Amino acid sequence: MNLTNEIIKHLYYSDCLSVSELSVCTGKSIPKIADEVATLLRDHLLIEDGFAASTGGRRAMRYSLAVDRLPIIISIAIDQFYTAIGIADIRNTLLAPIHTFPVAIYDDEHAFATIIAAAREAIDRLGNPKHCLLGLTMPGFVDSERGLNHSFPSSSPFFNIKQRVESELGYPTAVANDSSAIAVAEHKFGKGRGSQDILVVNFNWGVGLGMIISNKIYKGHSGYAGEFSHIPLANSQKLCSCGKKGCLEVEASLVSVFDAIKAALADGEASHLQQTFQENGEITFSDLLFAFAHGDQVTLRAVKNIMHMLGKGLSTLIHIMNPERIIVSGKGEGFGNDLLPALNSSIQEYCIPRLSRLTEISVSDLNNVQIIASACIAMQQPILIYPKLKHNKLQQL
Amino acid sequence: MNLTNEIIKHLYYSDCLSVSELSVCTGKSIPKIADEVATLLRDHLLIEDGFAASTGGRRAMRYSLAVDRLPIIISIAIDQFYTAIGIADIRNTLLAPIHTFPVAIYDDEHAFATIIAAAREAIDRLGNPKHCLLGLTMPGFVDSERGLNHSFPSSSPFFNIKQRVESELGYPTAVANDSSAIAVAEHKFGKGRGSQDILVVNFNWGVGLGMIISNKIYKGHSGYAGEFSHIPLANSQKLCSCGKKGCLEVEASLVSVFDAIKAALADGEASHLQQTFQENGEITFSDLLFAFAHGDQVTLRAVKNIMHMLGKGLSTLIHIMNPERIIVSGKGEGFGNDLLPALNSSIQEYCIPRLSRLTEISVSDLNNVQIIASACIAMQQPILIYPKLKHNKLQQL
DNA sequence: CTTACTTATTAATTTTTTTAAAAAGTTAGT
DNA sequence: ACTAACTTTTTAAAAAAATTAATAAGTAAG
Repeated sequence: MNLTNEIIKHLYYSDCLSVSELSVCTGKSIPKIADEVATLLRDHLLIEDGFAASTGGRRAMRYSLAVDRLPIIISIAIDQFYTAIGIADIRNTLLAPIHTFPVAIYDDEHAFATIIAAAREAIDRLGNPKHCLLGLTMPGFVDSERGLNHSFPSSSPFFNIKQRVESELGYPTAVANDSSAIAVAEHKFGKGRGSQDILVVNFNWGVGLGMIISNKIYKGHSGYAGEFSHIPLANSQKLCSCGKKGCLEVEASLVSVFDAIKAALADGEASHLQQTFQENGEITFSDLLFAFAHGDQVTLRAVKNIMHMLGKGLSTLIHIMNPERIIVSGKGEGFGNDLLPALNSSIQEYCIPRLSRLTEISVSDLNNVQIIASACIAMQQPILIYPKLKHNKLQQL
Repeated sequence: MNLTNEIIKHLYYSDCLSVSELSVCTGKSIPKIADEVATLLRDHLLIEDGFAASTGGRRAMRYSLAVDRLPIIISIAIDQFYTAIGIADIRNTLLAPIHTFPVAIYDDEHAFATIIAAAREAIDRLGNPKHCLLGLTMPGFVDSERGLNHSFPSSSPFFNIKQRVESELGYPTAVANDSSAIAVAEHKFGKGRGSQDILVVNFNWGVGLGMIISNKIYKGHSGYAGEFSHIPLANSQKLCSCGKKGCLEVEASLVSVFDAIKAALADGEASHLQQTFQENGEITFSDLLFAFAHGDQVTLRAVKNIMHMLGKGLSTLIHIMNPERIIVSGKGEGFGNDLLPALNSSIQEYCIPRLSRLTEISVSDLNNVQIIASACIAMQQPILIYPKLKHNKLQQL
């Protein structure tokens, strides 16, 4: 990665920075950064953004990215049941509302076509911008280096996903696993900002785990680290898709919340959702959030039980990793801080107090995390492909 | 850390290296290394150690450390019940047999005095060498930076351990937690050589865990990472010292092996150890190893049960960390590869096969690991305090 | 409004790396 | 056995980057 791109990347994550701040976060010397910034300024890729707040000495000039000279970021966020598409400029301003639509991704070719069609439509509506970067995140064992998703057979369009998307849409594309990407998003834009070691739980239809260790994503030796959802924990008899019993996933995911509620409704328990279910034949995620926010007993109980199991899982993580912070993110973030009491009491039960005291548990405050996550992934690519000409080389021309 | 010390350190771990190998492992350029090596050679701190094996081109000169010009390493390895003292030169040749003696380290002042006396005697016998480095490893929450062991009250000599040892013995001292240090030893000298991400289980009176992530020890945000022994796992009713039930430590340590055997003997079960116990009133660790090696049924069963529990713990680690390798080390290493069948079958039971296939489980082949570990810790200090004079500066004199 | 103190920016020097060239060895074919 | 092609280490020269020092720009207290 060249310095130019590195500077742009840091400014993307931090909005605006001074030369000396850039020097610290790139690890390069001040003269080097000053030189590079001057070049970028001359090329109108950076703009001066006023002086920094006073710190007792000469005030530093702050620089930020020139929106109209830098690429547009296209984010595609895929989960088991829904896909969302977002388009934003380099300063994270959405250029159109996020478009979310249902797609079940085991439905291969059709699912892929639907997603591509939706993306193309969104891009068309913006007048087919030329200079774009695309980031795509989805569940499964994703090899970001090669752009493959090994959870799909090689016949599936989702297998060689990077190449397929690039050939369909024509923009440089980076792909990553949803939970890993969400960890990056929380680390750069969410509650994990400034922490070196954080764990991010992707509380979604399943439960994923993304780990940031020493400021970088930890993937383990073969890329499977964070297979948190299948650690042996519960004494339950429910069978997991992996073939074992007692996996965290069957006890602590959004799917299990829905299962618990549906079972209660079938038992005829009183609930706001009883009517919703009869009227619409189904319960959506927003129905669930509404019921939770309005104190529906069945919903509260289901969520509380799930948080108890999740807390047991987090206790194990705390013992092993001693993280600075654990962030509950993903779709389940929508429940907000009301998740914390049940979670903390469970951690209190399963964790040595000396350790649990040292890890802060929080719920994400990022809406549409996976869209932000996809944008972060898009930005992992080279932003400017043609390296800027240096001062003296230019003068020769 | 200056380059001179860095080169010496790499040679300590690798015995002998060529300039280009040193360039790779220090991350410095070849001219820089060549220059530095020339200086060290001139000062007789390095010696030419013949040509490297042919690789198809010009053969490289290999360099190794000059034993008599470099410090002697004093290792002090403390565990709950025993302490061992080893003294070796910079090429890891023992200068005297390792002296092991029983000390219970909760017995503060007396225990400390015993250890210091033994160390002083060993040093005396070698004629009080002037240039020494001392490394000390022990259980507890050790802050290596400050040289403190927070598991002891501030009144204990083991609390401000670095300072106390330095003032008693007069040699620069580094201290570390036993399990962390053993992980380093396995990474540098044991089966973890060449791997980037390894987990090392310190199978001792308790069970500890040391983690090497991206070639460096991972301690977590506040230094407590690897508190593996208290993760909630077993359904047993035995109470752990931490106040909880079902901790790994009460089910998977050497202490628990002894407990199981003693219970069986009390029940009158037939065993080689029955006689040993009646004759000596106790069973030593070597009795245990002997019985195990000779197929004593009671011993085999006890060890097998413990390995089953340890395997369950390792399964959790594999899911979360996806390590390249897990090494069972510590005193329990003495059982050798016979530990593996029970361990692997347990991992098979609790782990997703896709994951367990990717992690190799092995038993350490390092005898007296903790002595080697202490030496590694000793070497984390600056080896040469007075920086070598550079070529040109010297010529000015 | 001056003095003491911070901090950013610029300039000069030193260090380090990169690149290129030379030297030393190995292998295989005639 | 000897030469040609190829590898790899070592040395030398050029380029890049980091340190260090100097300067400019700002703040705060008396």
